[in-house]
Amino acid sequence: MPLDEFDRGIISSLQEDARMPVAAIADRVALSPTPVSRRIKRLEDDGIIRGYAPVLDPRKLGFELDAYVLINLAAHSDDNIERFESAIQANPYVIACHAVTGDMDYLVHVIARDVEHLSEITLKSLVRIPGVRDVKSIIVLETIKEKRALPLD
Amino acid sequence: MPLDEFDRGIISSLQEDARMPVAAIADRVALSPTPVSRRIKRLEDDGIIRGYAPVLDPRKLGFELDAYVLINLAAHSDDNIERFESAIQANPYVIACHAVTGDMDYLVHVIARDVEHLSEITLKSLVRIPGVRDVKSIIVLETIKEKRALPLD
DNA sequence: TATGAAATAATATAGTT
DNA sequence: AACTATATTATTTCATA
Repeated sequence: MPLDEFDRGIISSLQEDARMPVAAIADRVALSPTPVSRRIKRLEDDGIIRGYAPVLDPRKLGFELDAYVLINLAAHSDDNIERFESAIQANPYVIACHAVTGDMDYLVHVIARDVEHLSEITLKSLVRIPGVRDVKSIIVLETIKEKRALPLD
Repeated sequence: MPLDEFDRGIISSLQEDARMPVAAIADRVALSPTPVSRRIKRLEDDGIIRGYAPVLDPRKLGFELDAYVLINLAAHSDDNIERFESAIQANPYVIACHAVTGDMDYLVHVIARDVEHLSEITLKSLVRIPGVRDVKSIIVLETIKEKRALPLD
């Protein structure tokens, strides 16, 4: 069940390019294509690899702004939590949301076309979710790093 | 240059599954495989699709913890900024980092194996970067949403 | 300039040892 | 796990709108 050197090499290759041909991965990890193909299938079946996604350029799709919105609920009733979380799920501009420690309850990652759009998402969608008390926006000025690859050590 | 309905359908299909066969995408968008294949290549060449990545399960790879670390620099000298940013680039447990508005200068997304590991990353790596003044950790208790798909409207 | 149909090439998977 | 054979998938060619 734990990953061996081959599995790590395979995952690492896929993190570089998830469309890398099995034969190329096989060369890198010094194995033939067959076991590489089978190992990839096993990693998928085990849920270690959940799927594959394109890495898109948000700017080229019209999303110039990026913000992290910290949100506090007025009361942590089941009702408030459920309403909040389903509003979050339904909002296409929320690309990630976590319940967090600290002063605030949630950290919400939002993408927006421009400042007005961000303002609209925050003021018209997020603050209007019933039960939301306080909202603080942290606007991204510059992205220093965004490799979402996981270390395999 | 702007995307048409076909391009959006193609990107949307790839966001569901970046390994979806061209023929299947062709069916969905009511086109033959040939133009779908060419459009994907064009989207890649234009940098709209930057690449492809596996979606991994961090827990199954031993990363149980997730934190956002807010960092302040003592002074915003070029030296401090450069040292900080290269330390961030070199740290494999930093999966994202943004320069942000507000009280703090940077928002750093960190993954860790456990609490000790997070503590080690924060106290031994991040706070020790020369020029770092203040560090506040926001620990992720629960991930409510993590679809990183972009809207295409 | 972009498409569709057919042919070819590339790639992945399954069977066998 | 490798080798070989087969199946799937992607791409190129070419004719056409």
